[in-house]
Amino acid sequence: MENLLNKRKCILESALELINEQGFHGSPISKVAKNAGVAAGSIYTYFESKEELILGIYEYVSQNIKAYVSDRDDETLDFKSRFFNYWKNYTRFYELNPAQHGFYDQFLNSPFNSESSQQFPNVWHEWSFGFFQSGIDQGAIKNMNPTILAILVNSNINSVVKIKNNFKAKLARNNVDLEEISKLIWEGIKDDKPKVF
Amino acid sequence: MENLLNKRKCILESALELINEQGFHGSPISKVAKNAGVAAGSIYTYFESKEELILGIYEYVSQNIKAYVSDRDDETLDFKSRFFNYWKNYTRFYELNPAQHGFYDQFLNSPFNSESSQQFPNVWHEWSFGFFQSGIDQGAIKNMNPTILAILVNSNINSVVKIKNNFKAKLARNNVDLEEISKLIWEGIKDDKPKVF
Amino acid sequence: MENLLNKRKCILESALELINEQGFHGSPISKVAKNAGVAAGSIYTYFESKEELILGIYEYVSQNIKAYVSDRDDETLDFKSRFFNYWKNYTRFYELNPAQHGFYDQFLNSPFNSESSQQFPNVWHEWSFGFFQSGIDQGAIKNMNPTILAILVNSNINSVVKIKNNFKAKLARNNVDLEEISKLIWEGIKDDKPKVF
Amino acid sequence: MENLLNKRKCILESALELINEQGFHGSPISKVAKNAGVAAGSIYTYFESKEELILGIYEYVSQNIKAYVSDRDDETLDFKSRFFNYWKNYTRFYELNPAQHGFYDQFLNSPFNSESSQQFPNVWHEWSFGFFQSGIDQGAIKNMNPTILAILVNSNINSVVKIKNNFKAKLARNNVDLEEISKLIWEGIKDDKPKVF
DNA sequence: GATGAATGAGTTTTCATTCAT
DNA sequence: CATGAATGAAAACTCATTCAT
Repeated sequence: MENLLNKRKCILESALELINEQGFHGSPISKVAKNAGVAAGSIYTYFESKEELILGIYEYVSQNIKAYVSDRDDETLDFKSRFFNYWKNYTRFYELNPAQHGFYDQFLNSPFNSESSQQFPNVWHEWSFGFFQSGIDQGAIKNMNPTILAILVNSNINSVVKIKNNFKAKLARNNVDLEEISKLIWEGIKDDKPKVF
Repeated sequence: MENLLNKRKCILESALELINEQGFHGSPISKVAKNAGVAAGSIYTYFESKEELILGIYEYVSQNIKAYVSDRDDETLDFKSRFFNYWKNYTRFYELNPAQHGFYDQFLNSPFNSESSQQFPNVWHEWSFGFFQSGIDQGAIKNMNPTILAILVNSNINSVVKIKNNFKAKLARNNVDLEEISKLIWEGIKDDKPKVF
Repeated sequence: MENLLNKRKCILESALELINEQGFHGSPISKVAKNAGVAAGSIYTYFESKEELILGIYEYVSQNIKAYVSDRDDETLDFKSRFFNYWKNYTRFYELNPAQHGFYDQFLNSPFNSESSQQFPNVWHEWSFGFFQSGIDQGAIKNMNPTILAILVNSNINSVVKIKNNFKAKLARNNVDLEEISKLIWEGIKDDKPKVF
Repeated sequence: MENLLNKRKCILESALELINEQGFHGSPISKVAKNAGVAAGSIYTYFESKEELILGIYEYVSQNIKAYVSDRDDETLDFKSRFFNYWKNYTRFYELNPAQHGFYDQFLNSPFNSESSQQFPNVWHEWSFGFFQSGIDQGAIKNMNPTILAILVNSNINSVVKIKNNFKAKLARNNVDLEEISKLIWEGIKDDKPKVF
């Protein structure tokens, strides 16, 4: 039982790594198998097809992001603090797991996404939407569509991490500026309206 | 001469359309050729390989964006106005040319990008960097790395257009909120420091 | 002992059913196993290989046909009556056991037949040959090769049942005609020559 | 133009030969290609899939049988003579083209048949049905369903040729008996009823 | 004996690229 | 230059068979 779960995870990780480095094109089942240390046919014990494998990785990454960020969310704090924690932790997850970041980015803009995958609920998306909904409910942020809010915030986090990676050594000064992005976004979404009693 | 250019462009447009709809996977040379109304072999008169074709499309799209946005830039205006024009026109280009938007998005996150393509200068990137550099030079925006500025602004524009497309009919109110994003970003990057003489 | 025989028979029946419906191609060991409610590996306890399994089904079906027809043969009757009983009972067996009919038909024209299987004695063929031999010995039918006689009679029975199945509802009149076939064949093979004492 | 037709035919003949000898299982595309002297991929220029190839062979064989038998049919003769010509020529075709005979037999009892192929009109079946219909129309044979008649006659011809092939050397006497089969069938199907004026 | 995950050779099919016409 | 048939390497996937548990 343990072994089976491990082997499935082993294949997921192996494919994740390969796709991050080589793209979907450059990651045939044969390479994924070799990388995972199993026979090519064995992949089909755990995944019905290559597409199912890729959707499986998407689900796996989504769960990991959700676990990382939600575990570190403290609902007892005020929403502003929770927002900056969200930003910091999501950023950190990507920095600690560059392969998952790379995969996620490719996936979201690939034809694998938007076909079938969007029909299934995504734990991370749902958690993220709920997070922003609670901000709205508490009157901490403007009454916007939480889905839109989540997409905008998440795509900015994504961009920031990409920039950090590409410019890592070049400009120490940048990080300072990049940290500012979160504050900027916060200023944009926070609810300024005076509460009426 | 005219015909050759036309045929090359015809192949580019045909491939562009197909890749937007079907992705890189679903766009074999044979389909591109059929869609363009030429023989498969003829594509190799204009492009050395499929990879060259894809890089060619990237260059083509980059030129189109650059032409659209730079043609509508009025350097005599103050930078704030130019910034909002930039935002409006880049957004409009994507809305008018969804296939080019779709291709660009896929390309940027694919292994085609970041390998060889980033070595070559990209007219749009260069123009965009220069645009923000001039804002810095004029003291209108903060003294940040203009490359980073451009990436952040452009990825937000990209997100906003995607959201508009996906939520088109659903929420009339959203567009209002989405228009706010540009103001928000502007607030974040404009230079507030008092000028000292 | 009982269980072993039951399990072997269960696999045979399961494979029989599947091959009738899906053909040899569409009947991998894994499906046969699932259909029989055993593990794939267990099939190799009872059969050395897939080919042995198929030859085993052939033997099984042959025994069933032989048992059905021979049990209902009454050697005390005159040969003409026995012939029409043979025809009726073989026909009825196929009608009662369509999967066995379907398998048999496929098998006889497949490469599984004619390779190795024809070397082994087949109880049904032998009984059928003996049946016609006894007709010859009694002077009831012409002095032909009984093997040929058996093949001709059996292939006509096969055709008649197939036609019945395919045209079942369409033409009530046909059955009458089809019953005539047996009389026709009998007229052709009965020995008309006057017996000389 | 000529070459293309030739190559298609060459692939058909090559596959026909192989399937006759090795069955559908033992005839992978790679072998068919090697046998035909073309690359494996080239098969897919002429046939969409292996199934299409097999259906193509079926159509090819059907056309050949129809051409051979119909070319030798003389409609000016009385129907009895035409019937014996039909029998003789169909028999001869199978004897001259054993690979086509072998393929046809396998095909008819395979899952390839009865799925899709039966929906398409088959030139040979149609000609054969029409042949027996004309015998009925002329009052030469009983008023039966011509489809059933054709199936019965054709399956007897098939059996006879198979027997001839298998017992070729063994019994010279048999052929005499086998020739009798056609007479026997004729006796069974001819219309004995006195014509009433 | 029973199990079913693991294997890997073998199968069908695709597709970028070439080249004779 | 244009064509599109031909190529064959490589891809996804299947499945009979084995073997550790």
